[in-house]
Amino acid sequence: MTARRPTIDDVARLSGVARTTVSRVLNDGPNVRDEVRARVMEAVKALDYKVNPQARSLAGGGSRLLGLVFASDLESEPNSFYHSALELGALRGCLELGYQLVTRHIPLQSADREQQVYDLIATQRCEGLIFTPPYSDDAALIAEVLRRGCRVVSISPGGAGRDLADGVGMDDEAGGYDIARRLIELGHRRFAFMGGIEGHLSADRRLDGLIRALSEAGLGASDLIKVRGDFTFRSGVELTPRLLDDPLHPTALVCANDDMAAGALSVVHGRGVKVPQDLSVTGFDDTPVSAIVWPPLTTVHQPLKDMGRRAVALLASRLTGGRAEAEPEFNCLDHAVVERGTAASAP
Amino acid sequence: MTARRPTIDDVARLSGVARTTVSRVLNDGPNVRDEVRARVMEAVKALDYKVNPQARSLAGGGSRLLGLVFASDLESEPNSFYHSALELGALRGCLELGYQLVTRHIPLQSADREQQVYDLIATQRCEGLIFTPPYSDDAALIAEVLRRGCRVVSISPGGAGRDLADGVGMDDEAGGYDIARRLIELGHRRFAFMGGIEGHLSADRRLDGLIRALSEAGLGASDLIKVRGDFTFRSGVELTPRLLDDPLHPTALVCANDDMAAGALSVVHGRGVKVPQDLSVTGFDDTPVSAIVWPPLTTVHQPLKDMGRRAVALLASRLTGGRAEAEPEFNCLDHAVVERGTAASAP
DNA sequence: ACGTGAATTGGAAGCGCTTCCAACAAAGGC
DNA sequence: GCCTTTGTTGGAAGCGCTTCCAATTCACGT
Repeated sequence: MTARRPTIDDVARLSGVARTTVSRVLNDGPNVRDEVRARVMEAVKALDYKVNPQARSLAGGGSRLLGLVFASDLESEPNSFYHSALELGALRGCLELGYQLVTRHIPLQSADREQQVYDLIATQRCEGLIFTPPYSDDAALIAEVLRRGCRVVSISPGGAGRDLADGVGMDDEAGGYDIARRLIELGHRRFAFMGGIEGHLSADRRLDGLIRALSEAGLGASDLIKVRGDFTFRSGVELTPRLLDDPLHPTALVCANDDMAAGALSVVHGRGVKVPQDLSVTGFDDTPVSAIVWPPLTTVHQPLKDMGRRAVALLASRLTGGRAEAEPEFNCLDHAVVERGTAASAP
Repeated sequence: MTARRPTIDDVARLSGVARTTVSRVLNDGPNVRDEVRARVMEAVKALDYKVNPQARSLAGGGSRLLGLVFASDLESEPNSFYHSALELGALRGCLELGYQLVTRHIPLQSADREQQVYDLIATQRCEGLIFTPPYSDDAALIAEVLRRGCRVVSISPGGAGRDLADGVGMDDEAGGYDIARRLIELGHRRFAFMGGIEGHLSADRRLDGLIRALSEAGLGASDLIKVRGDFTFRSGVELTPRLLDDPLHPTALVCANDDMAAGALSVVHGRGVKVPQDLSVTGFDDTPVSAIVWPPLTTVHQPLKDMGRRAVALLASRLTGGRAEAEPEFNCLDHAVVERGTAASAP
């Protein structure tokens, strides 16, 4: 039983067409009769045929190289799970689809950051780039990259970038709404929100969702206090006292990511406030952080690995699939509230 | 400037040999005169030639599929950084070297866990397997996999597995020694150690290192208390009170991984003990956890991503390189004590 | 000097796929 | 009814590499 994997020729033989035609079907090429297309697909299914990405990329020409661009400074956070998860997903996608990946961390404060991006295209010959926030919100940058003939996918784009290129993300507004809704069900009426840096559009949308849920429950601006952090644990630590001491006395603290929620938790413990009895705290993203704080964090799951993989798939479909010139599309992935131990009935 | 990447034929032409010979040199094949080998290498360098992994794998035959085997139950810890980091490294390696990777989580308690491993070979046709602990300590399993013609690399192997197959890891004993040494320098004389599960060899070696450092400093068994956890945050939380209440009154708590240290930290805070003024706490691994606890954790960096990549490289060298039948070798990667905020002078 | 086997080198096929180009059929336009 | 256009299909080359096999060289033993 030398179960050799079926090749494109096996499919061609079984469906009675030429190899060329099978290739066309597989790549959503034009000029194939529906009847033939169906017959080929049937053979593909019958044989459980999978294209060999190595062979495809060898034959296909081009560099088959994609770039993943982060804004962070690798030195300062070499181990961020956000980055790892996205890269992990992107790598899996590349392996499946026969692409190579280069990951580049280009700090926002680099004077020549745009140039570094263009070098990825000119020198490294990337055929597609994946931008993470806040690069994914930089319409001018995206437009210029596209102008140079390089494809783009934006991760969690917030603004204008969304109309220029394909995007992948979750519905941040709905995520904010869902977690708020849950807290309202638990009887909470006084809220605090710890947001992200100015201009981080996707984090701002989580706040929009929170506000919508509040207003549906008959609550308004006077029932919510807001602060801005920078997504780090540290900023969570620094901002929490201000929230706790506010005359509003919130019973629920909604954070725009898990790291800040973890920071808040550590301050709260220090003050003897009981979580979740006295105060509910929620995170966002569902990174491993949520499992290693005490109590484990109730949060919103963001499918980072899937996002990375989808981003590669979108790039691939632009590059070889039938979507070469299609309208930009946004892939919205499912999120889910993950109930752990930091959200309970209002005191 | 159509800077096409150089191919093997360019190298062959420049060095005045046949393509076949270049291929031999590149793959550490036998039967090439040293003089020719040098000439080819020179051309490689001059052209900055890199083999095209896609082409190589197409031509090379075989499935070019590697498997990464974890013992964990994916359901229970879908987001562990330990797993992500190892997979990330392995994935990078595969992309560079033209291999495919399947990642499989096979819980230790599965009745048919061995069978699941063998299926990876028989059904999926993996040519090489990477075992993580504690599979990497299972000599019988490794021997059987090898017998079936599949290559093996062990991650952090502790015992007999080390002699059967190639291994990748760090010097755990030295890691334990280094962190203990640092604490001793800081004046600590009474220690607590929070270890891992019974039989996890690599974690036990960290304790060995600690003990060696103590004895060099003239300290002995009466200056150290030990407990065993299971590497989870939770177990850190549960075990810490016992350590704090011990009559020895340790001033330094050395943990066998970061998660348990994080658990310890949260208990310590709750009791009003100041870290690091009253108590020093150290972790192990340098996962992102170490940056999101307060104060940030002093720990030992374990190069997990590099380990994943090295594992793939070792497998590759067995599969196509000249090391087909070489003696098993252990790749020991560098570790480093990372000083953050949880270790200070003894009170 | 000649044969022999081992070491070294080159030629050529072919891995599984895409794509250029030619072939052919169907559909209109005059 | 013939020529062009458009749509659909197949033939064949070739991507960059490994590897089988044949050719050549080399070092000895006789």
